[in-house]
Amino acid sequence: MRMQDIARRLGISAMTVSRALKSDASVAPATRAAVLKAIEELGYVPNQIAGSLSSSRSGFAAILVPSLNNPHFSETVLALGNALDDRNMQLLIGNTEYDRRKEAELVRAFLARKPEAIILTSDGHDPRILPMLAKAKIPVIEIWDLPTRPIQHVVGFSNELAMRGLIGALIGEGYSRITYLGEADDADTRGASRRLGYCEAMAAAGLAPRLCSIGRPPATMSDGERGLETVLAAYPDTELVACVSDPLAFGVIAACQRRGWAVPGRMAVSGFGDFEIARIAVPAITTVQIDAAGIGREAGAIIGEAFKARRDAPPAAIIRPVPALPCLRASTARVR
Amino acid sequence: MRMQDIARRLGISAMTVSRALKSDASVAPATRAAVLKAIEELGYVPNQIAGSLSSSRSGFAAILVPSLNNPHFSETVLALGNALDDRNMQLLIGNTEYDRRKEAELVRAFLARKPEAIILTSDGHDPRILPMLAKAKIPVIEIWDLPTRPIQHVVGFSNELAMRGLIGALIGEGYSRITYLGEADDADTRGASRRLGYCEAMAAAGLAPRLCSIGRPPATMSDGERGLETVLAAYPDTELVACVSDPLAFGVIAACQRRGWAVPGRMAVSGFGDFEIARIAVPAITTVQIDAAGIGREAGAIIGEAFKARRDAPPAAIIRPVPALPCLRASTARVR
DNA sequence: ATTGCGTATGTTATCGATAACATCGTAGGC
DNA sequence: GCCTACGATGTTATCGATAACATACGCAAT
Repeated sequence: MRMQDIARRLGISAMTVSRALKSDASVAPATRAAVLKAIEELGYVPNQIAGSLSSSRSGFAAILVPSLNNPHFSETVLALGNALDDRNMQLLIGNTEYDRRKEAELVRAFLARKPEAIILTSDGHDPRILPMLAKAKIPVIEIWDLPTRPIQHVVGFSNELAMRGLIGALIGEGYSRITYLGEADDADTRGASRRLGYCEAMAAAGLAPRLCSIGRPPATMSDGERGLETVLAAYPDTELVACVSDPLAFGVIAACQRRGWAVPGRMAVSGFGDFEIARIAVPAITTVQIDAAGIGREAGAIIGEAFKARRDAPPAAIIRPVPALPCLRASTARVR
Repeated sequence: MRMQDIARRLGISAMTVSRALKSDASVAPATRAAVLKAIEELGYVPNQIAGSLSSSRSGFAAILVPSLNNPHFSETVLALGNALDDRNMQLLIGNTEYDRRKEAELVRAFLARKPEAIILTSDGHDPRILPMLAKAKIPVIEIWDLPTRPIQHVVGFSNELAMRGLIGALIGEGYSRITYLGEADDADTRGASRRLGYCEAMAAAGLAPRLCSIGRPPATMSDGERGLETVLAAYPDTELVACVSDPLAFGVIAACQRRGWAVPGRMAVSGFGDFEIARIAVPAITTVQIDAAGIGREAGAIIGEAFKARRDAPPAAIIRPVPALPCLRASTARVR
């Protein structure tokens, strides 16, 4: 069924049907009502593929995330989706699985569908995607980081500084034998930035870094359970395990509790991200607070601004930093 | 840049370029190589919107989930996405937020993009979507449940029987003062089926149901923290809280631990779904094991079968039950 | 009465790839 | 040496909505 069929039925032209479906176009109220009624009765659903080809507006934005079943990004995706709902746009979600090659494939596949904006959550990019993105002439937003060489817009924070701040605060609490537990093969990922921040904070306090790694990104709760062994094998005198993320920290705490070790007391543990589990777990987990939903909302706002700018003036890159502050909780409380 | 531009540059026709991009079409190897080289050099990305309009194959499937930041569905979505990767299809994800109206809007919006299959994870449907789905003439797969009146294909299990089995097993362990903690406003949701299963198991043992609810779906860890109060206010002698999901159970356990109550011992708690947190938490949480990723993979397989069937024979509805078995863990262990 | 303008609608061309059909050349069978 | 068949490529029409332009009508201002 096409618009033509609706039109013929009402003795009008397809163009009038098309206009009746756009809320701003000028159509007589009676005509519009008749069109909407006929559409409802016939169960007609417009073919947006044809519409997109004609109008060269696809009506969706694309987002690439490194991992979906991870509270970090699902909250951001959710908030961005809601923000786009208001503009009547859909969100196409791609999962890069922390793999640059997969990221590049997805960028190509998504660009073929002519998204009106693209959001990248991936860490370091395959260089081949840059010319593709440039040619697409759409807003590009990198989130969840502050890249040294941004492609265009950015909504994020420095993972390095955030972790440095957290470790600095923990050193201030009196901890010194702090061991970092991150992911293996984390080159060019946010995990690597956090590790760097840890090293800087340790160096600033005159302490030698103590680094361990477990599993490939993303770090899971199960990795944390196994990770405690790794940490203790390498640094038996560890008094605090600083983890690259909250789920990992939760796993480490669980492993401690299975051994009958008090957290805090026998061992302290910190995470990163401040997701629900960090607040609910017993003990509550010391972490870095990130407004994951806020990042999604801001990205949505930037898409709006970029569309307006394109009409008014040459678009300028927007760099929007979001706060990332240490949040000390029970899991690292000092115990007399 | 269009195919025409690539073609002109090589002195061939656009059709040959199009064929060179499909792996099965007959093109001379030398020609194909030249085309691919030119495409690479020019950074050309085919316009799939035009391709879809012409070939009437959109190259994606749509999935509606009630909630994204919920391990239940993100694992399924992930697995389905991977299954579709193999068929070179993309996955369009929609979030209904447990809202029928939103589900209906999304179905309409998605159908406008002509998906080649649609997967529904939502519970009860808005009746208006049925004619729309029928007209679309694409495979429809309902997952995560066994509807009494399936639209077409199904990959799922009976939430009612699964919860009945779990509660039955717990009664077998010697529990009797079991209070159910679910969501408010759960009419026509999986939560309601689980609640029903609980009631049946209690009735079968000659026990009166003890029902509590907290928050709207989806139940969160935070709901669990608050939920313990609700349970104790209504049924102070509760010895086991049977929760509608694992995150809720985790929150209840955390609340118990904050009070200094031993779990198990002072209170036992069960969940549903068997997600990572249920295995890692201390104590590990008694739950119903569901292979969430397996559901996604099966759905992908059904899409494949449906496409083949459409060519060969009239398509038949496939009902594929998946196991949902009780898994007793430490959180409900009997303590002398 | 005439001009002019705005509102409601129709007509035509177009977006870019691909299905379907047409053509051309050549290798192989007899 | 002729015919067939198939492999490689070109040509044309088409998918369905919409942008851009064209038209018709009515009402207000002069």
